[in-house]
Amino acid sequence: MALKYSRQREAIKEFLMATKEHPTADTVYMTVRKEFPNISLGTVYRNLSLLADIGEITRLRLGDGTDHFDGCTAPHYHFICMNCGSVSDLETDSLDSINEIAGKKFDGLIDGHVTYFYGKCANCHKKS
Amino acid sequence: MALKYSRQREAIKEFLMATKEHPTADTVYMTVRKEFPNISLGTVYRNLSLLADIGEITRLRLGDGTDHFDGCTAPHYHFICMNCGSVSDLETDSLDSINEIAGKKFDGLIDGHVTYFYGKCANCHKKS
DNA sequence: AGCAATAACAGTAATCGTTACTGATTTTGA
DNA sequence: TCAAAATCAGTAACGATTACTGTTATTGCT
Repeated sequence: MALKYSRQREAIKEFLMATKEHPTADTVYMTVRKEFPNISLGTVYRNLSLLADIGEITRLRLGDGTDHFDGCTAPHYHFICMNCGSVSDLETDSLDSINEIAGKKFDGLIDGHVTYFYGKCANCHKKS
Repeated sequence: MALKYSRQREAIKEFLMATKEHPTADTVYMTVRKEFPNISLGTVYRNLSLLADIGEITRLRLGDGTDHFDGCTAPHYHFICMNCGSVSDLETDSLDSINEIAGKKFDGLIDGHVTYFYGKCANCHKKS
């Protein structure tokens, strides 16, 4: 099922690579719609899933009920502001050592972990 | 809006305290239905949310699209088997130190983190 | 360039987990 | 025992996502 080029997919990827935000499918839809006024929401969802599956973008499940997407695939951690809901990248040393800590008293095999941090972002923290 | 007793809520809580699994709302529904054959799924959802809000149970968002619930409210980490999907508790030293590691180059305020580990559970590991 | 095969599309209907609404039932404190 | 109010069962509605259908775009080949 050889992958074929599509400008819609290209536009979606471009947008994700360019932004520092971590938009939801709907936000991607709203944005790409400026260039492709009659792109379908289904197309956005299909391509986001496809791009995530082949590893060109990252799907973030932050537990807020809707998936977010990240154009950056290099491993890094995320921060969610409990005040304004913004998602930002964290520059952090690798935390892979926690896999071993967690595995000490565990009989199975730990391959990895999912972690995100929460609190108040710089902007919201300033205001209080 | 003083909280009133209800046997349905009691049954839901009992079940969650008794099990080591981390059931979804639907599983809770299926189980409690044995005792209350015409309990409503809405009642299950409402009480799970209520119990989680007052801190008598914990809501787990594991990124699999459906919430899981844990009758144990003591802080601990969870492990998800990528093979069979089971969720288990991990006995682990506190990992709160990662909050500081993550906060080093961050301007906001980090209150906490959400972490779960994944890999192969003991059962599935044995079989391979 | 022209063409057939097929991936990708737009549009829409369907699905799934969850929440909100409604009129009937329980619980509770007086 | 009784009335106020929380909770219920049942069902409709919701938002995010996926699946389906007939049309369009891309591709490799001649």
